[in-house]
Amino acid sequence: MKNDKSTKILNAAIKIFADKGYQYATIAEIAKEAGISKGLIHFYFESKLDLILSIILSFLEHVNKLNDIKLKEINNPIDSLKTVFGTFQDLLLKDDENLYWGKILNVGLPEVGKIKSEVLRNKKIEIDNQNSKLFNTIDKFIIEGQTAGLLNKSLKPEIVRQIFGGSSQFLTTGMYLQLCGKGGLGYNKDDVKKAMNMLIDSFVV
Amino acid sequence: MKNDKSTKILNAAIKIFADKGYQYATIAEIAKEAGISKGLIHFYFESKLDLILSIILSFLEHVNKLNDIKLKEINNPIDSLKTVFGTFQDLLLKDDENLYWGKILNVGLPEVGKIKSEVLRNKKIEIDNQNSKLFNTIDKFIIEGQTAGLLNKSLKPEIVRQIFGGSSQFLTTGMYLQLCGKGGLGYNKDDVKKAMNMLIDSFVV
Amino acid sequence: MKNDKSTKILNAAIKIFADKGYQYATIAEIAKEAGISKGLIHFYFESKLDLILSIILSFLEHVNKLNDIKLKEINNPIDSLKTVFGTFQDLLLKDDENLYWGKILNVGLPEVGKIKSEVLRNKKIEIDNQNSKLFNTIDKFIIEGQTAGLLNKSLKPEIVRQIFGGSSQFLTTGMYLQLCGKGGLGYNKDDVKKAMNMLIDSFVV
Amino acid sequence: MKNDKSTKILNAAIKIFADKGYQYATIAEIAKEAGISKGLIHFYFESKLDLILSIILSFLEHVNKLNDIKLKEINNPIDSLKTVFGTFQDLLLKDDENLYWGKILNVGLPEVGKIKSEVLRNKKIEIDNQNSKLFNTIDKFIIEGQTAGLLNKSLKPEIVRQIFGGSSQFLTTGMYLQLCGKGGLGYNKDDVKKAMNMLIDSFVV
DNA sequence: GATGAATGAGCTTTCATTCAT
DNA sequence: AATGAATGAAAGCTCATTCAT
Repeated sequence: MKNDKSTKILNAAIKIFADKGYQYATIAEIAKEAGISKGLIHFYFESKLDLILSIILSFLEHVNKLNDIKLKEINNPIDSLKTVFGTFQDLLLKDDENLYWGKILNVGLPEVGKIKSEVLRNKKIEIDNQNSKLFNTIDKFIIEGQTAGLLNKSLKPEIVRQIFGGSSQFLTTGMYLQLCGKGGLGYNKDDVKKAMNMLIDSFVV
Repeated sequence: MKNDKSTKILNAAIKIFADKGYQYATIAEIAKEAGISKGLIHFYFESKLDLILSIILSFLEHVNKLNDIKLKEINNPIDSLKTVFGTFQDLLLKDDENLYWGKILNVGLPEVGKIKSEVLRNKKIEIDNQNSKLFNTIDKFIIEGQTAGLLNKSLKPEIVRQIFGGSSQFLTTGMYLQLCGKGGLGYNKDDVKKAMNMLIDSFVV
Repeated sequence: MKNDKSTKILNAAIKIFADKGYQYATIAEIAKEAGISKGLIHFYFESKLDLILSIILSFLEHVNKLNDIKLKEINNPIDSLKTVFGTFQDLLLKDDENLYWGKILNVGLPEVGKIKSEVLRNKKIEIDNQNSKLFNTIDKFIIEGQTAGLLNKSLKPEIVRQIFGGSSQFLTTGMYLQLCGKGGLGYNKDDVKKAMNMLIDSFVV
Repeated sequence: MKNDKSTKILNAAIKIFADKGYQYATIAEIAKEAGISKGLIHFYFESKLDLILSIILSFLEHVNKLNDIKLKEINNPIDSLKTVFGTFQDLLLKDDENLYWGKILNVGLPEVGKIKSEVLRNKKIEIDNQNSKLFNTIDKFIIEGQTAGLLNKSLKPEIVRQIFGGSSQFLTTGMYLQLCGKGGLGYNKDDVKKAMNMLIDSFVV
């Protein structure tokens, strides 16, 4: 298991980043939340950017690892797609209350593109790899489904992927809810899962 | 027509904000892009925040105004929904190249929630109103459609709205593309429109 | 008579400087108070500093001119001193309400020492001359009084002058009142005059 | 004893504020004078305003504390008044050379009234309290003296207080000297003390 | 004379990061 | 490992002043 302090820092950072956004979150605040000193954060993490990237990366690695396991037992593209999005949603909605994970992705992913430091280049590559792995998995099943005549072919695969991805994200951390300042989602985890499955089914020929 | 310099500033700001994000965009850079001095930006706009809020607000006002006009001639909820999302996508994809508008929304909307200054309170309220108007319009047609037996009732209206909204946004400014650092969408405006219409149709009973 | 606009500007400046202090008063605010444009202020006055210096200077010139006239008819140092301080107090308390003049002196005199611009060097010299004239007049009468055996000699003349000057200023624009945020003086013009005369008399042998 | 750096900053600030005035003093200059970085000033003090308020406050607290001690041993209003003004003058003339303390009060007190920040509200209240304590002490002894028939009753107590206060301030940091750009006072600490005592005695019946 | 858009120097303040202890 | 004082770059914002109209 990872170092205890390191975990404490990451958890504090998740909370603060999710609540305040990357920009408005400060190292001082994260340190306070974690109950340690500012200096110690830089002992465990290169920089503020490294901190959020580490969060993002570990999330993506987790998602992909889970998929690797679950997908082994499934051998048709439709169920595979449902599994992938199901896994994703389970994680994002893990803490129904705060929706930290969805917020962290919203807040952190834009930062990935801003990386300039040479030191973080590797972390960026890792994140890109995990991202690609996730999206390639989705793309692969969509193409397989269409090729096998199981999924509607009238839409390009990348279009279908955007519809599935967009729906999935909005259902879990939806823009609408943030814009209107509403706290909760107005529906529960089961509603989301049912909705995604229905959406995917509606593309089944 | 609006003041010339004011427009110049707004256009420069749209470009810089979209490219760099709110945080990393600087007043100095926007001024340089606009070909004017830093000070002049504060002559036309209260603050950096006011600048991006003004952009967001004018976009939303434009969207709602267009909808008001177009929806007058339509009297069934299905076509109305198609029209609303069609309008939105036309605007977001106006400059195929840069996708500035989609990026600006991604970058700017999170800032709306951060407003503290008393001076900008009014602008926040205006934005909230325009946002509500847009989303209420969508919600209304979904409910109308379900009530009239035209749209599948097995999903809660707010779930349907999230699916439509999420798909629409991902199709136009989709996360996937940003994550992978790809410049273009890989498909065109017509593909998007066709996809949204098909998606909506798939909910028609 | 001086130019009408110029007077308007000066009156506005007196009000704003007295209310806000030199530092926090802005040209924009003075222009607004005067009902003219910012630019016009710089047509009539070199700079913000020139503006307050002009106010101070014209006040001092006025004081000295009045003294020149009144003192001609008096030929003993005691009454002369009473006259000088009486004149001063009449002017400072002219607008009982706002005490602008006292405040302006408090606010403006420290700025005289800050003058660096070559252009304002002359104005500084003029102010210094008027200042010296006023204080030399006072010093002269004190020395005359002491030499003639009319005034207590046990205190150095410059000490006596500081007592008279300090009492006079505190009685009219007193620090105490400002510190405690009290609006008025708590006593009237006649009280002040009586007090100064008594104070001077208490030094009469 | 107070933190070393904090003291260094305060001393540097006293010098710079006294020399340049609040407005023209810059954080950069104070930092340079203190031999530390700009940032560190904001580590110890909220803001530039907090800096000067802290100076004022600690001065007033010191004055009041000294008075509390000294006044215990005195039981007539005349000597009490002499003691209070004596204490004040001792402090203001502590560094004969620079007269920093008198200048700081001139420069800083007007800023107290300008406080708007919520954070500094408490400091303002503390300063107001210390101010009130000092002035109430003076007022109390004047009234006691008049009531006991020891002090001339023909002048209102608030008038007497202004005469004593104004004389005291002018004797220590007098306007005249500043106006004429003269460095020194032209008289010494003993002259001042003797003068104040004589002034007070002249009000004794 | 009069305007007000435009300039740009200069300021305070923030905060990630460093490093002596 | 851990602290937190100390740094300094960087940024937003103000406002006196200028000048084309």
